[in-house]
Amino acid sequence: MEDLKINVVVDSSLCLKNPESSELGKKIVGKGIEMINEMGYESFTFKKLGEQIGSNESSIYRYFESKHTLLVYFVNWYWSWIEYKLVFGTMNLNTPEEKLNKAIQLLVEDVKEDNSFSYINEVLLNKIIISEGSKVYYTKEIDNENQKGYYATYKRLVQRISDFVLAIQPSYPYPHMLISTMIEGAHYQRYFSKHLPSLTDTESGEDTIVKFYTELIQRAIK
Amino acid sequence: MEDLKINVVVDSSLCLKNPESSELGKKIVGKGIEMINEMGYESFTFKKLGEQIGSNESSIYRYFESKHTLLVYFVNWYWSWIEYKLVFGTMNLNTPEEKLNKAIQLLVEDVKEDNSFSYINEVLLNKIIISEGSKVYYTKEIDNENQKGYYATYKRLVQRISDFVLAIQPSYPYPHMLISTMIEGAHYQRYFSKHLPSLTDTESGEDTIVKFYTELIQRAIK
DNA sequence: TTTTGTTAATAGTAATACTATTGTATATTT
DNA sequence: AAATATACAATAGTATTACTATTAACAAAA
Repeated sequence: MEDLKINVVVDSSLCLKNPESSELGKKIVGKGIEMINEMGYESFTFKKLGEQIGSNESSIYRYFESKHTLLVYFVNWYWSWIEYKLVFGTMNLNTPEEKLNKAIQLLVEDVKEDNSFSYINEVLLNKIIISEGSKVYYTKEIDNENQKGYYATYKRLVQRISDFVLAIQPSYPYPHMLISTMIEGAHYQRYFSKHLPSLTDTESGEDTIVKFYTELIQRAIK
Repeated sequence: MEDLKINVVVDSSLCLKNPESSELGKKIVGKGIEMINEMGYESFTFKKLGEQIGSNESSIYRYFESKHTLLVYFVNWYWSWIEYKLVFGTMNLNTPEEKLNKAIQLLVEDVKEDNSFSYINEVLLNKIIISEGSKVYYTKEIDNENQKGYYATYKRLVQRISDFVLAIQPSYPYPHMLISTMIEGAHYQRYFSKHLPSLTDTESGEDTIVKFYTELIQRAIK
């Protein structure tokens, strides 16, 4: 807990000006999530966003230096939020087995409720992470951006859950690969189940993806 | 075997004109692979490619209707090539266990040799699939493109390997999820090991990724 | 009142993905 | 062999994109 900031705080180096500090900033973030979700990252432009929030394209550049860093901001906000839920959701659990199961649940299941934050729709944000999230690190600038700390939140989250794995089975040699396989896998399995269902074995009515990864991980570390 | 075309053949609907039918076409494909590998998909343009092959930008549009479909063509070529190697590599193996292990090896290991095809560098193509491959289906046009058969080769390959899993363990309920988790996972684990190593447990000198997925799958279907 | 600093809007630019049209070489037909 | 048809590539565009340089508005401080 001591190294977790209270509430969702995104590193200030990810934006030129904190969008929480003004009404315009909150509109950029809130409407940006809506629009990327509707039209996809490629079709989304700052010009269209400007029109929607009754502001000018260039005003948005005062907050985010590019369309790409806006997406990076969203991804970091999301992982901070998940980390927050993970820490508070596992602190009162006693065994590492319970903590790991809680973590799997939290990271693999679909986000269905939008609460907590006024101007951010967590349900839509989750959809963006699933459909557009990987575009954040599949870039030629990956090494530069990694050095700037763009992926720090994600790496910290993977470490936290890997620690649960190691608490259960200290001799398991691939905890990070197992957890990053689960997190990334959960996202595209959910995407496949909607668009390329023959790559999955999902059935309606129950969350097969959660069952699949829970079983996979349990067997892997046995 | 009977439903596999001899050699690597890509569905003709993926290009306006078969690039194998002319010298210019082969240059587009060959140099295109080199350039996307060097500069990344986003920075790559048909104009730059035209300059490199001593031709004009618009001539390339005679072969491929967009930058995106060129990438789709590459991905399908790659999966056709892998399918070819899979079928010939497993046909003389006797047990489904051997066939599955061969498939894991083939799909997870890094491609290191460039042979077989004169104008296509398979080593570079494998790197493109790892770093840019997912951009092919993370598009808003996914459902249209799926209907057009853009992902048919990939789906067929996943089915083939799922059949090995089912031959070993007919009651295993998630064969497609297991195999697509492996194929996609292998790609970004390799990407992570190079750019975000703290998300992996790779060591130099041995192929940890192959070991990880071999063990993971064996334990999953036991 | 004047200065200073912080904010957003105007009006751009260079580059991108893509296309309409024209030119040219080759093949086919008469 | 001449006329016609076809296949192909090159020229010269256009609309849109991501991004920026500059100006304007406005409040707080001196």
